[in-house]
Amino acid sequence: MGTAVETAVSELRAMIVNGELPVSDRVTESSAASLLGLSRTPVRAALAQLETEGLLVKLEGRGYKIRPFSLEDLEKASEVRAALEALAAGRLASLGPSQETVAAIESSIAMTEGIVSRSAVTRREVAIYQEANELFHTTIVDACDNDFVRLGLEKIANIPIVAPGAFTEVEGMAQAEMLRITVGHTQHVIIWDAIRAGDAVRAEHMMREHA
Amino acid sequence: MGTAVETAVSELRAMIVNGELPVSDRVTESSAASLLGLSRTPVRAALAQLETEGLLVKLEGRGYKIRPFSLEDLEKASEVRAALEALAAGRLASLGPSQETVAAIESSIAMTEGIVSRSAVTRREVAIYQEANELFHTTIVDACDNDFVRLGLEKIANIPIVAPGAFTEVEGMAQAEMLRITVGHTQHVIIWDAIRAGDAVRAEHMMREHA
DNA sequence: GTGGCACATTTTGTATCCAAAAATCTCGGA
DNA sequence: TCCGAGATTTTTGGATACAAAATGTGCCAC
Repeated sequence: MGTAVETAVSELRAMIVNGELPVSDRVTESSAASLLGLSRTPVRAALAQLETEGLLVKLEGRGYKIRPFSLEDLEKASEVRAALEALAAGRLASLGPSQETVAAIESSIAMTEGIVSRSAVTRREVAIYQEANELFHTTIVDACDNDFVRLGLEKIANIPIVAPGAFTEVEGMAQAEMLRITVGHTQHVIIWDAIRAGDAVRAEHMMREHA
Repeated sequence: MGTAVETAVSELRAMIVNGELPVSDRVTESSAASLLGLSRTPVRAALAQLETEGLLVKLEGRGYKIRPFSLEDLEKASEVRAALEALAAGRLASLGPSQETVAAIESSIAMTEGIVSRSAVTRREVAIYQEANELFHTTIVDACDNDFVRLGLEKIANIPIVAPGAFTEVEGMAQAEMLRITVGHTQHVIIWDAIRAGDAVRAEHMMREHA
Protein backbone atom coordinates (compact mmCIF):
# COMPACT_ATOMS: atom_id res chain seq x y z
CA MET A 1 0.00 0.00 0.00
CA GLY A 2 2.99 2.24 0.19
CA THR A 3 3.33 5.23 2.43
CA ALA A 4 0.53 7.12 4.09
CA VAL A 5 1.13 10.08 1.82
CA GLU A 6 0.60 7.93 -1.25
CA THR A 7 -2.59 6.39 0.06
CA ALA A 8 -3.85 9.80 1.10
CA VAL A 9 -3.17 11.21 -2.35
CA SER A 10 -4.81 8.37 -4.20
CA GLU A 11 -7.81 8.06 -1.89
CA LEU A 12 -8.50 11.76 -1.90
CA ARG A 13 -7.98 11.97 -5.62
CA ALA A 14 -10.36 9.10 -6.19
CA MET A 15 -12.95 10.74 -3.96
CA ILE A 16 -12.63 14.01 -5.81
CA VAL A 17 -12.67 12.55 -9.29
CA ASN A 18 -15.60 10.28 -8.47
CA GLY A 19 -17.49 13.16 -6.98
CA GLU A 20 -17.71 11.58 -3.54
CA LEU A 21 -16.66 14.83 -1.95
CA PRO A 22 -19.22 17.58 -2.51
CA VAL A 23 -17.70 20.26 -4.69
CA SER A 24 -18.87 22.99 -2.39
CA ASP A 25 -17.27 21.43 0.65
CA ARG A 26 -14.31 22.87 2.38
CA VAL A 27 -11.47 20.45 3.07
CA THR A 28 -9.13 21.22 5.93
CA GLU A 29 -6.05 19.29 6.95
CA SER A 30 -7.80 18.03 10.04
CA SER A 31 -11.02 17.05 8.31
CA ALA A 32 -9.20 15.12 5.63
CA ALA A 33 -6.95 13.54 8.26
CA SER A 34 -9.82 12.23 10.34
CA LEU A 35 -11.65 11.18 7.20
CA LEU A 36 -8.73 8.97 6.27
CA GLY A 37 -7.72 8.05 9.79
CA LEU A 38 -4.26 9.57 9.48
CA SER A 39 -2.39 12.33 11.17
CA ARG A 40 -2.18 15.76 9.61
CA THR A 41 1.42 15.37 8.50
CA PRO A 42 0.97 13.01 5.54
CA VAL A 43 -2.41 14.52 4.71
CA ARG A 44 -0.82 17.90 4.47
CA ALA A 45 1.66 16.68 1.89
CA ALA A 46 -1.15 14.98 0.01
CA LEU A 47 -3.28 18.13 -0.10
CA ALA A 48 -0.31 20.13 -1.35
CA GLN A 49 0.22 17.64 -4.14
CA LEU A 50 -3.43 17.63 -5.13
CA GLU A 51 -3.26 21.38 -5.27
CA THR A 52 -0.35 21.27 -7.71
CA GLU A 53 -2.36 18.81 -9.76
CA GLY A 54 -5.04 21.44 -9.94
CA LEU A 55 -7.69 19.37 -8.18
CA LEU A 56 -7.82 21.58 -5.12
CA VAL A 57 -7.75 25.32 -4.66
CA LYS A 58 -6.18 26.80 -1.57
CA LEU A 59 -8.40 29.11 0.44
CA GLU A 60 -5.73 30.98 2.33
CA GLY A 61 -6.43 30.35 5.98
CA ARG A 62 -9.54 28.31 5.53
CA GLY A 63 -8.36 25.05 4.02
CA TYR A 64 -8.91 23.93 0.49
CA LYS A 65 -11.92 23.60 -1.71
CA ILE A 66 -12.44 21.19 -4.52
CA ARG A 67 -11.83 22.93 -7.77
CA PRO A 68 -15.00 23.09 -9.78
CA PHE A 69 -14.41 21.90 -13.32
CA SER A 70 -16.51 23.14 -16.17
CA LEU A 71 -16.83 21.74 -19.63
CA GLU A 72 -14.80 24.74 -20.70
CA ASP A 73 -11.98 23.71 -18.38
CA LEU A 74 -12.00 20.30 -19.99
CA GLU A 75 -11.68 21.89 -23.40
CA LYS A 76 -8.86 24.13 -22.26
CA ALA A 77 -7.00 21.20 -20.75
CA SER A 78 -7.51 19.30 -23.98
CA GLU A 79 -5.97 22.13 -25.94
CA VAL A 80 -2.85 22.00 -23.81
CA ARG A 81 -2.71 18.26 -24.02
CA ALA A 82 -3.08 18.46 -27.79
CA ALA A 83 -0.28 20.99 -28.11
CA LEU A 84 2.10 18.92 -26.01
CA GLU A 85 1.26 15.60 -27.61
CA ALA A 86 1.57 17.18 -31.04
CA LEU A 87 5.05 18.31 -30.09
CA ALA A 88 5.82 14.76 -28.98
CA ALA A 89 4.52 13.27 -32.23
CA GLY A 90 6.56 15.71 -34.29
CA ARG A 91 9.71 14.96 -32.33
CA LEU A 92 9.17 11.24 -32.64
CA ALA A 93 8.73 11.56 -36.39
CA SER A 94 12.03 13.43 -36.61
CA LEU A 95 13.84 11.02 -34.32
CA GLY A 96 12.49 7.87 -35.80
CA PRO A 97 10.83 5.39 -33.44
CA SER A 98 12.77 2.65 -31.70
CA GLN A 99 12.00 -1.06 -32.03
CA GLU A 100 10.03 -1.10 -28.79
CA THR A 101 8.06 1.96 -29.79
CA VAL A 102 7.12 0.38 -33.07
CA ALA A 103 6.01 -2.74 -31.27
CA ALA A 104 3.95 -0.84 -28.70
CA ILE A 105 2.20 1.38 -31.22
CA GLU A 106 1.45 -1.41 -33.61
CA SER A 107 0.02 -3.53 -30.84
CA SER A 108 -2.12 -0.57 -29.83
CA ILE A 109 -3.40 -0.22 -33.37
CA ALA A 110 -3.96 -3.96 -33.65
CA MET A 111 -6.07 -3.89 -30.50
CA THR A 112 -8.64 -1.63 -32.08
CA GLU A 113 -8.40 -3.02 -35.59
CA GLY A 114 -10.88 -5.74 -34.72
CA ILE A 115 -13.38 -3.34 -33.20
CA VAL A 116 -13.83 -0.78 -35.94
CA SER A 117 -16.16 -1.14 -38.88
CA ARG A 118 -18.86 -2.74 -36.81
CA SER A 119 -22.25 -1.14 -36.44
CA ALA A 120 -22.06 -0.79 -32.67
CA VAL A 121 -19.87 -1.63 -29.71
CA THR A 122 -20.28 -3.18 -26.30
CA ARG A 123 -19.01 -1.65 -23.12
CA ARG A 124 -16.15 -4.10 -23.16
CA GLU A 125 -15.00 -2.91 -26.54
CA VAL A 126 -15.07 0.66 -25.37
CA ALA A 127 -12.76 -0.37 -22.55
CA ILE A 128 -10.42 -2.02 -25.03
CA TYR A 129 -10.33 1.11 -27.13
CA GLN A 130 -9.56 3.22 -24.10
CA GLU A 131 -6.69 0.97 -23.19
CA ALA A 132 -5.35 1.01 -26.73
CA ASN A 133 -5.78 4.76 -26.91
CA GLU A 134 -3.86 5.29 -23.70
CA LEU A 135 -1.09 2.99 -24.89
CA PHE A 136 -0.87 4.94 -28.14
CA HIS A 137 -0.57 8.30 -26.46
CA THR A 138 1.70 7.38 -23.57
CA THR A 139 4.01 5.50 -25.90
CA ILE A 140 4.44 8.52 -28.12
CA VAL A 141 4.98 10.86 -25.20
CA ASP A 142 7.49 8.52 -23.59
CA ALA A 143 9.32 7.87 -26.84
CA CYS A 144 9.69 11.49 -27.93
CA ASP A 145 12.80 11.87 -25.79
CA ASN A 146 11.70 15.04 -24.05
CA ASP A 147 10.87 14.58 -20.38
CA PHE A 148 9.47 18.07 -20.13
CA VAL A 149 6.55 17.10 -22.29
CA ARG A 150 5.62 14.42 -19.80
CA LEU A 151 6.20 16.80 -16.89
CA GLY A 152 3.83 19.28 -18.43
CA LEU A 153 1.20 16.65 -19.12
CA GLU A 154 1.31 15.34 -15.58
CA LYS A 155 -0.16 18.59 -14.36
CA ILE A 156 -3.30 18.15 -16.38
CA ALA A 157 -3.54 14.38 -16.29
CA ASN A 158 -6.04 14.13 -13.48
CA ILE A 159 -8.77 16.57 -14.15
CA PRO A 160 -12.10 14.96 -13.45
CA ILE A 161 -13.65 13.29 -16.40
CA VAL A 162 -17.21 12.23 -16.70
CA ALA A 163 -16.98 8.48 -16.79
CA PRO A 164 -16.56 7.82 -20.51
CA GLY A 165 -18.77 5.25 -22.09
CA ALA A 166 -21.09 5.24 -19.11
CA PHE A 167 -24.20 5.37 -21.23
CA THR A 168 -23.12 2.90 -23.82
CA GLU A 169 -26.21 0.79 -23.24
CA VAL A 170 -28.51 3.49 -24.47
CA GLU A 171 -29.61 2.92 -28.03
CA GLY A 172 -27.90 5.30 -30.41
CA MET A 173 -25.13 5.94 -27.93
CA ALA A 174 -23.45 2.76 -29.01
CA GLN A 175 -23.39 3.93 -32.60
CA ALA A 176 -22.06 7.37 -31.66
CA GLU A 177 -19.38 5.70 -29.58
CA MET A 178 -18.59 3.44 -32.50
CA LEU A 179 -18.12 6.45 -34.73
CA ARG A 180 -15.83 8.05 -32.18
CA ILE A 181 -13.75 4.90 -31.95
CA THR A 182 -13.56 4.48 -35.69
CA VAL A 183 -12.47 8.07 -36.19
CA GLY A 184 -9.95 7.76 -33.38
CA HIS A 185 -8.54 4.55 -34.78
CA THR A 186 -8.26 6.01 -38.25
CA GLN A 187 -6.43 9.02 -36.90
CA HIS A 188 -4.06 6.78 -34.97
CA VAL A 189 -3.20 5.01 -38.20
CA ILE A 190 -2.65 8.29 -40.04
CA ILE A 191 -0.50 9.73 -37.26
CA TRP A 192 1.54 6.57 -37.11
CA ASP A 193 2.05 6.60 -40.85
CA ALA A 194 3.33 10.16 -40.64
CA ILE A 195 5.70 9.27 -37.82
CA ARG A 196 7.09 6.26 -39.64
CA ALA A 197 7.48 8.36 -42.76
CA GLY A 198 9.46 10.89 -40.73
CA ASP A 199 6.98 13.61 -41.63
CA ALA A 200 7.18 15.70 -38.47
CA VAL A 201 4.95 18.50 -39.68
CA ARG A 202 2.17 16.15 -40.66
CA ALA A 203 2.52 14.04 -37.51
CA GLU A 204 2.33 17.13 -35.36
CA HIS A 205 -0.63 18.53 -37.22
CA MET A 206 -2.61 15.29 -37.15
CA MET A 207 -1.94 14.74 -33.47
CA ARG A 208 -3.10 18.26 -32.74
CA GLU A 209 -6.34 17.52 -34.54
CA HIS A 210 -6.71 14.17 -32.88
CA ALA A 211 -6.31 15.13 -29.26
CA MET B 1 9.61 36.99 3.94
CA GLY B 2 6.63 34.70 3.97
CA THR B 3 6.60 31.22 5.38
CA ALA B 4 9.59 29.03 6.02
CA VAL B 5 8.55 26.75 3.19
CA GLU B 6 8.63 29.63 0.75
CA THR B 7 12.03 30.83 1.86
CA ALA B 8 13.35 27.29 1.77
CA VAL B 9 12.08 26.81 -1.77
CA SER B 10 13.46 30.07 -3.06
CA GLU B 11 16.80 29.80 -1.27
CA LEU B 12 17.39 26.25 -2.35
CA ARG B 13 16.25 27.03 -5.86
CA ALA B 14 18.60 29.98 -6.03
CA MET B 15 21.47 27.86 -4.79
CA ILE B 16 20.76 25.19 -7.34
CA VAL B 17 20.26 27.55 -10.24
CA ASN B 18 23.35 29.55 -9.37
CA GLY B 19 25.37 26.41 -9.04
CA GLU B 20 26.20 27.00 -5.39
CA LEU B 21 25.34 23.43 -4.56
CA PRO B 22 27.70 20.98 -6.26
CA VAL B 23 25.76 18.93 -8.78
CA SER B 24 27.24 15.72 -7.52
CA ASP B 25 26.20 16.40 -3.96
CA ARG B 26 23.51 14.50 -2.21
CA VAL B 27 20.90 16.61 -0.44
CA THR B 28 19.05 15.10 2.48
CA GLU B 29 16.25 16.64 4.46
CA SER B 30 18.54 17.07 7.45
CA SER B 31 21.44 18.51 5.50
CA ALA B 32 19.24 21.05 3.76
CA ALA B 33 17.53 21.84 7.06
CA SER B 34 20.74 22.61 8.89
CA LEU B 35 22.05 24.47 5.87
CA LEU B 36 19.07 26.81 6.05
CA GLY B 37 18.71 26.76 9.82
CA LEU B 38 15.21 25.32 9.70
CA SER B 39 13.60 22.15 10.89
CA ARG B 40 12.95 19.26 8.56
CA THR B 41 9.24 19.94 8.26
CA PRO B 42 9.29 22.96 5.96
CA VAL B 43 12.42 21.74 4.20
CA ARG B 44 10.73 18.48 3.38
CA ALA B 45 7.89 20.33 1.67
CA ALA B 46 10.37 22.51 -0.17
CA LEU B 47 12.35 19.53 -1.44
CA ALA B 48 9.18 17.87 -2.64
CA GLN B 49 8.23 20.98 -4.56
CA LEU B 50 11.66 21.33 -6.12
CA GLU B 51 11.38 17.73 -7.19
CA THR B 52 8.11 18.43 -8.99
CA GLU B 53 9.80 21.38 -10.63
CA GLY B 54 12.36 18.98 -11.95
CA LEU B 55 15.31 20.55 -10.17
CA LEU B 56 15.89 17.60 -7.88
CA VAL B 57 15.80 13.88 -8.41
CA LYS B 58 14.74 11.59 -5.60
CA LEU B 59 17.22 8.88 -4.67
CA GLU B 60 14.86 6.52 -2.91
CA GLY B 61 16.18 6.17 0.60
CA ARG B 62 19.25 8.33 0.16
CA GLY B 63 17.93 11.83 -0.21
CA TYR B 64 17.87 13.87 -3.38
CA LYS B 65 20.47 14.81 -5.89
CA ILE B 66 20.57 17.90 -7.99
CA ARG B 67 19.37 17.12 -11.43
CA PRO B 68 22.18 17.58 -13.89
CA PHE B 69 21.04 19.79 -16.76
CA SER B 70 22.66 19.58 -20.13
CA LEU B 71 22.43 22.02 -22.98
CA GLU B 72 20.16 19.46 -24.58
CA ASP B 73 17.80 19.66 -21.63
CA LEU B 74 17.65 23.39 -22.06
CA GLU B 75 16.72 22.97 -25.69
CA LYS B 76 14.06 20.42 -24.84
CA ALA B 77 12.56 22.67 -22.21
CA SER B 78 12.59 25.51 -24.71
CA GLU B 79 10.66 23.42 -27.17
CA VAL B 80 7.95 22.77 -24.62
CA ARG B 81 7.88 26.39 -23.61
CA ALA B 82 7.62 27.41 -27.25
CA ALA B 83 4.73 25.04 -27.88
CA LEU B 84 2.78 26.27 -24.87
CA GLU B 85 3.44 29.94 -25.44
CA ALA B 86 2.52 29.53 -29.09
CA LEU B 87 -0.78 28.07 -27.99
CA ALA B 88 -1.26 31.04 -25.71
CA ALA B 89 -0.47 33.53 -28.46
CA GLY B 90 -2.89 31.84 -30.83
CA ARG B 91 -5.65 31.82 -28.25
CA LEU B 92 -5.06 35.45 -27.43
CA ALA B 93 -5.25 36.37 -31.12
CA SER B 94 -8.58 34.59 -31.39
CA LEU B 95 -9.93 36.07 -28.18
CA GLY B 96 -8.75 39.58 -28.77
CA PRO B 97 -6.66 41.22 -26.05
CA SER B 98 -8.20 43.23 -23.24
CA GLN B 99 -7.41 46.85 -22.50
CA GLU B 100 -4.95 45.89 -19.78
CA THR B 101 -3.24 43.37 -22.00
CA VAL B 102 -2.79 45.95 -24.72
CA ALA B 103 -1.32 48.37 -22.21
CA ALA B 104 1.08 45.79 -20.76
CA ILE B 105 2.33 44.53 -24.09
CA GLU B 106 2.77 47.97 -25.56
CA SER B 107 4.68 49.13 -22.54
CA SER B 108 6.88 46.05 -22.88
CA ILE B 109 7.55 46.89 -26.50
CA ALA B 110 8.16 50.53 -25.66
CA MET B 111 10.75 49.50 -23.09
CA THR B 112 12.96 47.94 -25.72
CA GLU B 113 12.20 50.38 -28.50
CA GLY B 114 14.86 52.75 -27.23
CA ILE B 115 17.51 50.07 -26.97
CA VAL B 116 17.44 48.55 -30.42
CA SER B 117 19.27 49.90 -33.42
CA ARG B 118 22.31 50.79 -31.41
CA SER B 119 25.66 49.25 -32.13
CA ALA B 120 26.08 47.68 -28.70
CA VAL B 121 24.44 47.49 -25.30
CA THR B 122 25.44 47.89 -21.72
CA ARG B 123 24.67 45.38 -19.02
CA ARG B 124 21.92 47.63 -17.80
CA GLU B 125 20.20 47.57 -21.16
CA VAL B 126 20.35 43.81 -21.23
CA ALA B 127 18.56 43.82 -17.89
CA ILE B 128 15.89 46.11 -19.30
CA TYR B 129 15.38 43.81 -22.25
CA GLN B 130 15.04 40.83 -19.97
CA GLU B 131 12.42 42.58 -17.92
CA ALA B 132 10.53 43.64 -21.02
CA ASN B 133 10.80 40.16 -22.46
CA GLU B 134 9.42 38.58 -19.33
CA LEU B 135 6.57 41.07 -19.25
CA PHE B 136 5.76 40.26 -22.86
CA HIS B 137 5.65 36.53 -22.33
CA THR B 138 3.91 36.42 -18.97
CA THR B 139 1.31 38.89 -20.16
CA ILE B 140 0.43 36.73 -23.13
CA VAL B 141 0.31 33.57 -21.07
CA ASP B 142 -1.84 35.20 -18.41
CA ALA B 143 -4.16 36.79 -20.93
CA CYS B 144 -4.81 33.71 -23.01
CA ASP B 145 -7.55 32.59 -20.64
CA ASN B 146 -6.25 29.06 -20.19
CA ASP B 147 -4.80 28.34 -16.78
CA PHE B 148 -3.48 25.00 -17.87
CA VAL B 149 -0.95 26.70 -20.07
CA ARG B 150 0.45 28.46 -17.06
CA LEU B 151 0.31 25.28 -14.99
CA GLY B 152 2.33 23.47 -17.63
CA LEU B 153 4.87 26.25 -17.89
CA GLU B 154 5.40 26.37 -14.15
CA LYS B 155 6.97 22.96 -14.30
CA ILE B 156 9.71 24.08 -16.61
CA ALA B 157 10.04 27.68 -15.52
CA ASN B 158 13.02 27.19 -13.28
CA ILE B 159 15.52 25.06 -15.04
CA PRO B 160 18.99 26.40 -14.48
CA ILE B 161 20.10 29.00 -16.95
CA VAL B 162 23.59 30.19 -17.45
CA ALA B 163 23.45 33.77 -16.28
CA PRO B 164 22.46 35.60 -19.45
CA GLY B 165 24.47 38.64 -20.40
CA ALA B 166 27.18 37.73 -17.94
CA PHE B 167 29.95 38.42 -20.42
CA THR B 168 28.53 41.57 -21.82
CA GLU B 169 31.74 43.40 -21.08
CA VAL B 170 33.73 41.30 -23.47
CA GLU B 171 34.24 42.95 -26.81
CA GLY B 172 32.08 41.42 -29.49
CA MET B 173 29.74 39.92 -26.95
CA ALA B 174 27.97 43.23 -26.65
CA GLN B 175 27.28 43.23 -30.35
CA ALA B 176 26.03 39.67 -30.37
CA GLU B 177 23.78 40.50 -27.47
CA MET B 178 22.58 43.55 -29.34
CA LEU B 179 21.67 41.39 -32.29
CA ARG B 180 19.77 38.99 -30.05
CA ILE B 181 17.85 41.85 -28.49
CA THR B 182 17.07 43.45 -31.82
CA VAL B 183 15.80 40.19 -33.26
CA GLY B 184 13.78 39.52 -30.13
CA HIS B 185 12.26 42.96 -30.17
CA THR B 186 11.37 42.68 -33.84
CA GLN B 187 9.69 39.35 -33.25
CA HIS B 188 7.74 40.80 -30.35
CA VAL B 189 6.41 43.48 -32.66
CA ILE B 190 5.48 40.96 -35.34
CA ILE B 191 3.77 38.64 -32.86
CA TRP B 192 1.86 41.52 -31.35
CA ASP B 193 0.75 42.68 -34.80
CA ALA B 194 -0.59 39.20 -35.53
CA ILE B 195 -2.43 39.10 -32.21
CA ARG B 196 -3.99 42.49 -32.73
CA ALA B 197 -4.98 41.47 -36.24
CA GLY B 198 -6.65 38.36 -34.82
CA ASP B 199 -4.43 36.15 -36.94
CA ALA B 200 -4.18 33.16 -34.63
CA VAL B 201 -2.26 30.95 -37.00
CA ARG B 202 0.40 33.56 -37.64
CA ALA B 203 0.62 34.55 -33.97
CA GLU B 204 1.07 30.93 -32.99
CA HIS B 205 3.66 30.31 -35.65
CA MET B 206 5.69 33.39 -34.88
CA MET B 207 5.67 32.71 -31.15
CA ARG B 208 6.83 29.18 -31.78
CA GLU B 209 9.75 30.54 -33.76
CA HIS B 210 10.49 33.21 -31.21
CA ALA B 211 10.66 31.11 -28.07
C1' DG C 1 40.59 -12.98 0.15
C1' DT C 2 35.69 -13.37 0.02
C1' DG C 3 31.10 -13.90 1.45
C1' DG C 4 27.72 -13.30 4.70
C1' DC C 5 25.79 -11.77 8.89
C1' DA C 6 25.00 -8.70 12.72
C1' DC C 7 25.14 -4.19 14.27
C1' DA C 8 25.43 0.82 13.87
C1' DT C 9 24.10 4.78 11.30
C1' DT C 10 21.51 7.39 8.25
C1' DT C 11 17.35 8.71 6.36
C1' DT C 12 12.78 8.90 5.78
C1' DG C 13 7.91 8.69 7.39
C1' DT C 14 4.50 9.72 10.82
C1' DA C 15 2.54 11.46 15.03
C1' DT C 16 2.17 14.87 18.42
C1' DC C 17 2.90 19.34 20.46
C1' DC C 18 2.99 24.28 20.48
C1' DA C 19 2.57 28.91 18.62
C1' DA C 20 0.86 32.28 15.58
C1' DA C 21 -2.41 33.97 12.46
C1' DA C 22 -6.87 34.09 10.72
C1' DA C 23 -11.59 33.55 11.04
C1' DT C 24 -15.69 33.42 13.73
C1' DC C 25 -18.45 34.31 17.48
C1' DT C 26 -20.23 37.08 21.43
C1' DC C 27 -21.83 40.67 23.72
C1' DG C 28 -22.21 45.41 25.08
C1' DG C 29 -23.30 49.94 23.45
C1' DA C 30 -25.08 53.27 20.26
C1' DT D 1 -31.18 46.72 15.02
C1' DC D 2 -26.51 47.40 13.76
C1' DC D 3 -21.73 47.90 14.72
C1' DG D 4 -17.34 46.95 16.67
C1' DA D 5 -13.96 45.45 20.25
C1' DG D 6 -12.48 41.62 22.32
C1' DA D 7 -12.62 36.76 23.29
C1' DT D 8 -12.83 32.17 21.35
C1' DT D 9 -12.23 28.78 18.07
C1' DT D 10 -10.21 27.07 13.73
C1' DT D 11 -6.66 26.40 11.02
C1' DT D 12 -2.28 26.49 9.50
C1' DG D 13 2.89 26.52 10.11
C1' DG D 14 6.76 24.75 12.31
C1' DA D 15 9.53 21.95 15.63
C1' DT D 16 10.45 17.87 17.87
C1' DA D 17 10.16 12.94 19.03
C1' DC D 18 9.99 8.42 17.72
C1' DA D 19 9.67 4.32 14.75
C1' DA D 20 10.69 1.87 10.68
C1' DA D 21 13.21 1.11 6.67
C1' DA D 22 17.21 1.39 4.16
C1' DT D 23 22.05 1.77 3.99
C1' DG D 24 26.61 1.26 5.27
C1' DT D 25 30.31 -1.09 8.18
C1' DG D 26 33.06 -4.23 10.22
C1' DC D 27 33.95 -8.65 11.83
C1' DC D 28 34.21 -13.47 11.56
C1' DA D 29 34.10 -17.91 9.40
C1' DC D 30 35.55 -20.26 5.65
